[in-house]
Amino acid sequence: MGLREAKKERTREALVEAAVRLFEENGYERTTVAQIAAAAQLSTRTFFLHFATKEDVLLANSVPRVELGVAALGERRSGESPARALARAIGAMVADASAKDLPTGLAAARTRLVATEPAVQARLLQRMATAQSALAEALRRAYPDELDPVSAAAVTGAALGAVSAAAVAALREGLPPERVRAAMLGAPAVAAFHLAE
Amino acid sequence: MGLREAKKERTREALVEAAVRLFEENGYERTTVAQIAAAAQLSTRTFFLHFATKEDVLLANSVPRVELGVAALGERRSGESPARALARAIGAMVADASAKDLPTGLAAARTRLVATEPAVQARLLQRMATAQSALAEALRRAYPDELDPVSAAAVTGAALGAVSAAAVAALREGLPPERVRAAMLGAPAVAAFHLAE
DNA sequence: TGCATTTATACACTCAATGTAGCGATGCAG
DNA sequence: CTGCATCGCTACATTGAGTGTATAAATGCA
Repeated sequence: MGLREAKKERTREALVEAAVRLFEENGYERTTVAQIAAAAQLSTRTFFLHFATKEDVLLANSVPRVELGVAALGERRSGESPARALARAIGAMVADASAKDLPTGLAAARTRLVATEPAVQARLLQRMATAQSALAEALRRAYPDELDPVSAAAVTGAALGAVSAAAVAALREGLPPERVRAAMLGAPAVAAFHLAE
Repeated sequence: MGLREAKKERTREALVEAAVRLFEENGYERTTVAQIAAAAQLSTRTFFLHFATKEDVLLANSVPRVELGVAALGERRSGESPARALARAIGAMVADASAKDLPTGLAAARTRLVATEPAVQARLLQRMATAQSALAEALRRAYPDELDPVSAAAVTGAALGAVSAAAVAALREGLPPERVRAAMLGAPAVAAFHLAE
């Protein structure tokens, strides 16, 4: 990585750090992009050079995470069912989130703000929708004979829908992080059991 | 309904009509709220008295539709499985959408704009998320012994996730409206089949 | 008829987001 | 090492969504 990229990465991190700190201190709505930029000693324009929207500063690592899931689906194992392949992909993404976002405190801030700030919630849901499309496409490519596009979308949508709904419910119940993760990973099976008549 | 409510309803409809027309003519982004209000001979401020956001003008009927689904879950029938109850609720909501939105052209405009305009998509997803929570809660109330909150959320999330993902995929495939509806109604069963290992 | 409530308006304002032009540092080819 | 192109950043101006406040007018009701 050249000097240029390294500097760019540092300013990006500075913006994330300043944003999370200010959101904690003053609340999301009461923090302006101008304040975030100023706290990172940068111009407002620079903020939007790194993030398309104010919400995106909280969802920085989502793109590579989806690619992780797509890659997992690409490595289909012999005799593996679509359900197991999806479970592997979901497991990889959840593990990545736990590993990378938890230490920085980004995960905590995001979890709290997604629950309270409609704008953040909307943006996350949008990201998840595009991720879901990418995963469905990858699943169909991995099982070209068993799945048509609509079926692949249905299965993927069901699995991810179960996972995210379970996460929200578990968090609302006040369960500790490891119980939340367990609920997420077990959700597709629970859903399949109940959905099968 | 008093004269007051009737008038309010008429201005609301005038705003929706003007918005849909202008979106068709000039595109979503290139249409401002001020233009919509002017076309309906109203002030900009009045627009936001009826709709919280610019996107909401396209999602006007979503709240009563969700209540329809919640009501359907409330009328649990003896011996009916959660899956069947959910299917009934989803069927009711889809039928309502077909009956009420198709004639006005609202459905067509919304479908097109959800596919192309990120802001509209984000807002719709957010609405669906809150709807999903309400439905999960209703399902849990209908099956207090069989389902805990997390399981109810997982099943509901899976069912609705399957339905909406199937809808998106079917539309992307260019299927005609009745095929899209069929794909939506069949999606939970397809997903359950593939998810069950 | 008089009073309270509700709907819509006018005006002023904040802030997210974009367009454009320019400056300085970095990377790279000769 | 030098000249040139590219890149990250800034300054400035602008658009447009969304909000707060005060107010007029219409409606419902006593």
